Amino acid sequence: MGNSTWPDVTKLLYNMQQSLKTIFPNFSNELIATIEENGSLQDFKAGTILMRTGQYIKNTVLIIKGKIKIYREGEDGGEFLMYYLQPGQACAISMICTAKSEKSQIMAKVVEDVTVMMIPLQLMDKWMMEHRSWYEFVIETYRSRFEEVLEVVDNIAFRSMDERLEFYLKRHSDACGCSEVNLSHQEIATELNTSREVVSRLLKKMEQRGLVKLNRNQIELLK
Amino acid sequence: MGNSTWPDVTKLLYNMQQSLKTIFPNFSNELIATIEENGSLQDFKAGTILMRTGQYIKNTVLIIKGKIKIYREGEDGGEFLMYYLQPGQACAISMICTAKSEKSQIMAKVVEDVTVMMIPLQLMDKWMMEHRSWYEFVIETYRSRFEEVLEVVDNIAFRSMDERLEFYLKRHSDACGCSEVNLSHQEIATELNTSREVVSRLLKKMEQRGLVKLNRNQIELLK
DNA sequence: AACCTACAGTAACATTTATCACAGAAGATT
DNA sequence: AATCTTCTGTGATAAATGTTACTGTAGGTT
Repeated sequence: MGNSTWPDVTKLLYNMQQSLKTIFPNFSNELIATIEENGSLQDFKAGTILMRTGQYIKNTVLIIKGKIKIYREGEDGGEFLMYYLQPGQACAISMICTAKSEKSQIMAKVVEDVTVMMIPLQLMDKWMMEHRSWYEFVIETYRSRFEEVLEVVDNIAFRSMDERLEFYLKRHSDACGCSEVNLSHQEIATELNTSREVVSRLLKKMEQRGLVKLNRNQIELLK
Repeated sequence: MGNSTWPDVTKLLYNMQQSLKTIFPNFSNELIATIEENGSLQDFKAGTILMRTGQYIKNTVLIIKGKIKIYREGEDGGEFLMYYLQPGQACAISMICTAKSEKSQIMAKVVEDVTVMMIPLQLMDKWMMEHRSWYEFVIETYRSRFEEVLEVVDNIAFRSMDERLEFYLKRHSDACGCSEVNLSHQEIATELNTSREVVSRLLKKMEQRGLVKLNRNQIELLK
């Protein structure tokens, strides 16, 4: 990242604080400075598994840039998509498990190159008492992730596969901010825990209804 | 509840503190005294709906005695069972929503006469900073309820109805501490979001496999 | 061009779950 | 006892989903 003369480093640091403030607008300035000081910034390429089921968790993960998908793994190797994590969010599981250094119940995969801030577990807990804005962020993270999982329960408990597929596509396009889903039918099937043929059939029906246009490795959402 | 001469009231108070200490062994003595002072003890009969979907939440609920079932409601009126709350536990949703005074995402029904301690929302938040043992209890509540919901996702995402039914019966008998399930097939079907006929058929198969004995309004678990 | 591989489409069939229809059994009520 | 209601069992059928097998096509590789 460029040369390392003092002015540049200072500038980078300044920019970092500015960007943290932008991504986490509710964090106090002291908290941001503390995060700067104690957290470690790391990059991961798309495809990286950030956390595996059964692994012990040593850090709380704040998303600065990029996207992560959170999966629940089945015994047979299924990878059921639960939700996305985006900049400004944090992994609730990593917070919850961190507090007791428990095993992860989920799998986290990078789907768009990410920059994350890793916070060591002792600090995560310590800051709860010291920084009101951290406390509120953690509680809000619990709340919103819990709600998201409840929505997942809704989908699989009350809805049929065609509705779940529509929801899946909509959420994908919301997450990437575009109307093209660049995934193969097989990938979608895996994340919905169904088979490729079922996804192909349902997509074809959606195309006939005028909801999508199907291309190779791409689904365009029309409505 | 008996007469109201001073000695009796003192004794009751003493007993209450003792029993709180037994049910919530990790609470500090100061915390228990604070709860005594600020919380309000209430009884509800089996069948009472303690909390409805969409309702605003004004209290955090600690279970002292009895049992509560937590449901996710479908748009069509389905009542999908998520988990049980038992003495020593608290409603995670009431904590999470309380913090922001949000709407409830779930429905809570008393299934065995309960005594609960209602904690006003401002205190729930305030105590987080003042009582370490309260803080730890709240975090542990989030963690264990989150895990429980993840297990629900597992069940509906990866398992078929016969496995889910077995799981349902096992959990029921764990909760009531006996091997008889005193529910009609219709009630079970509703909580699994399936139909009565399916439950009847699957139970019959389980009986043929020697897993249960079927009586009217009762299922005995044999293994 | 010839070949290879991953992806997509689809028919046929199996399995699971849902729905409809009806009958009988257990309890409750009169 | 006669009646009524609720619960349970079960066959027939429908609908949704899963599986197998095969085909074609797009794009990359040789």
